Amino acid sequence: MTELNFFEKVYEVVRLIPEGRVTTYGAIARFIGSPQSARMVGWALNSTKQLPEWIPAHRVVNRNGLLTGKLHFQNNNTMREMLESEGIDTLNDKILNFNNILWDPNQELNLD
DNA sequence: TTAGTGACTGTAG
DNA sequence: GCTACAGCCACTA
Repeated sequence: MTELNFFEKVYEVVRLIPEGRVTTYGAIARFIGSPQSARMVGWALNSTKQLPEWIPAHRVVNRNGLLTGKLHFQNNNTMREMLESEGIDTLNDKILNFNNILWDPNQELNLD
């Protein structure tokens, strides 16, 4: 896992996100080692649409818990519906109890 | 090869 | 509290 690209690392982390939990672009970027490349994380997720493998991109939101990526899904409510189907409550495209269900790879996957 | 762009974030005023 | 700006890396034209 040292040969992985930035994109591939993003996919690896996103795939590890447990159901009913969410994480942020910044958390993923920080976990990879480029905290200021959070934009690339989002852009990498944009490419997941053309990947053969399923990536739970809907579990990745911005640091405010806002579903900023929903516009890139099939429908504007696809992301919200998938989150709600996993037990995640949203309001106006914003995740409720965001701090409670936040899954931070830096803590959950602490690789010392 | 260069320039533009993007699902973001942190800092400063 | 909100707004504005810079930084970061990979891909496309």
